[in-house]
Amino acid sequence: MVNSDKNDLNNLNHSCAHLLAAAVLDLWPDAKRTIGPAIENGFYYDFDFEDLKITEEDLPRIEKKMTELLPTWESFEHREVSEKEAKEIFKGNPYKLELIDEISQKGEKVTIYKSGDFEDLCRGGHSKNPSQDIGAIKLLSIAGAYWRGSEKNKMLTRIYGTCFTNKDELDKYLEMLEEAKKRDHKKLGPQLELFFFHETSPGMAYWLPKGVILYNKLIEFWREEHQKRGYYETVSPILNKKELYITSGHFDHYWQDMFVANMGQNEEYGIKAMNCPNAMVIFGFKTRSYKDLPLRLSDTDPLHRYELSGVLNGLLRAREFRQDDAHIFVSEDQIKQEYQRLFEIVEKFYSIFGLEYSFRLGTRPEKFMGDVQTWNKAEKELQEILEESGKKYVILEGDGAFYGPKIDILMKDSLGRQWQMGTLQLDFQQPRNFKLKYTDAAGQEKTPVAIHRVIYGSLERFIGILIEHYAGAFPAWLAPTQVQIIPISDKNLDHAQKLLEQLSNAKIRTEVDNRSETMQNKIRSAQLQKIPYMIIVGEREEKDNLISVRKRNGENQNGLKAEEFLQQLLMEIESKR
RNA sequence: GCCGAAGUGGCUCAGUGGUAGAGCACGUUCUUGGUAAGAACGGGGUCACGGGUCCGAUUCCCGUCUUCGGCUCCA
Repeated sequence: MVNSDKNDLNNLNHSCAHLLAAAVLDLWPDAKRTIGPAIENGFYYDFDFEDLKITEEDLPRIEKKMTELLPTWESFEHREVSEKEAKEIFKGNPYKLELIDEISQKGEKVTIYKSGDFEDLCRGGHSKNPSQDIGAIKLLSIAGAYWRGSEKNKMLTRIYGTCFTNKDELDKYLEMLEEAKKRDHKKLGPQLELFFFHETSPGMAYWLPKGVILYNKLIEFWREEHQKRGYYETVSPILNKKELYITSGHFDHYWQDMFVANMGQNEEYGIKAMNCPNAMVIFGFKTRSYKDLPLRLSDTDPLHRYELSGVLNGLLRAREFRQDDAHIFVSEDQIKQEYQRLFEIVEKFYSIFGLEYSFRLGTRPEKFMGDVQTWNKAEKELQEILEESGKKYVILEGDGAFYGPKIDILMKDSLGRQWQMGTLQLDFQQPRNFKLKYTDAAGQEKTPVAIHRVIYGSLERFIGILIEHYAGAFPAWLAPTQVQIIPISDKNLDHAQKLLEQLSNAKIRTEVDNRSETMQNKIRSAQLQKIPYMIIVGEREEKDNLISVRKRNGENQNGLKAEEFLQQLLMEIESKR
């Protein structure tokens, strides 16, 4: 990555995927190869090994075989073949035959690329001379992957790897991976005593006192910003009768993913997995006027979703979470303006944390409610808004919610995996399902449009991302402990206690390390907890009634008045930097 | 859910077919020290859980649970 052009690296990895296939077929001649593209930072190849079990223990063998074959791979030669020829070459391999059929149907040319003694169906994009260009190969892992990405198909065996022009770059990459793992929120969370998971409630976090501070600070900020913008907070039931979800449409589309409490015949409750049905009920509580619109109802009620066990991933994919949710009821002509307001909030929130994000427009899925015309109109409007915003976005066909199209905010975790954070969804269906009405200026009954929106996404996922973003070293306004007071000896404990009171009275989250340990030990421990400020109190400080401050980056500020430091810190907290 | 891997004191990890060990953390005592680990002693583990094989299982086999890396699916 460091010294290579991205395109070159891509070609290198793609060549390596071919090499992997060659090695695997050499070792297991009966294996059926399927596809093997380059991906970001590496490559993979999917095989059908039939009933044969391939495990990670086999990877070194395969790697060795690849290295053996590599010297004979001095070029990539390509040729066009007819459909018939291609089918002859790949006879007995239903996967390749399927691909060949598809290529021919599209009227494209079937091309074969050959290096060494190995040829493969391929579009091209290889390094010129693999034997010279590939300097280091590493097979990383083995995984199952469905043929063509559909769970209806057979699961194939996927082998992941990466390659570089030399061993140094490979080592650098592997080191970077190790470093990234240290930022992993699943590791830092328990280490910093923010949260943990227990096997009796998989996918549901226990929040520890320090984590709760973080959690509450984020909600507090969210609450302030939304109160300013005309949002009204609500709280609604966690348990709702099945009938509510039948009305909303979730029973047909989501019930199988919900936790259910069955209290006997006719009393089946769903534990809520989303807030929208309750928001609809709240809108319907009384007669609404066009003057009430946009009506912005927010909430952070806990949600539960019975996610597949294999998809759980710490806070990033949990079964219990809270969204910084809001449902905005608007008239059709208010949609655009309201979205503009939402974009402004998104920008405000994400810039505070210095987070990089991108947008994705999700359009009508296979399972959807309502009529196609309404969908098309809504999709067009969202796209217009995106265009006008000037932000980068991608369109993912069929990714909308069943009730309407949506704009998602995407971010990456420490290992570069993309996650959906905030989402701004348009909904023409649920207000209709709940028969919601407002009276317009002419006295006519109209159905409002609902906008479902979250900015953080879920507090859980957002905190997971934040932990990795800051590597646990939170800015002062979020840090669970903002100041650690370190008395040099027990003689300084009283003075430390006075400082603690002074800071605590100013609402600074402060603690005194009163253990009978050396100052060095206390500093180390505060560093490991990533506390932003340490105050060292010794004889000198007591005598002059001054303090010595050590920042977690190692910088020192000595001979400060406590009051001076306090003002400085309060300003820093206020600025949220 | 599917494919692959892992589960040993709070944490990081050794180890063994004959009922377990280190460092850190924790407790007690000593030490009262100037910017990332002071010292001694001590407590703590049904080796994830349930079966099976064996005279004997933490170790071998099977199942379950949880977690991790992917796939599919979603904030």
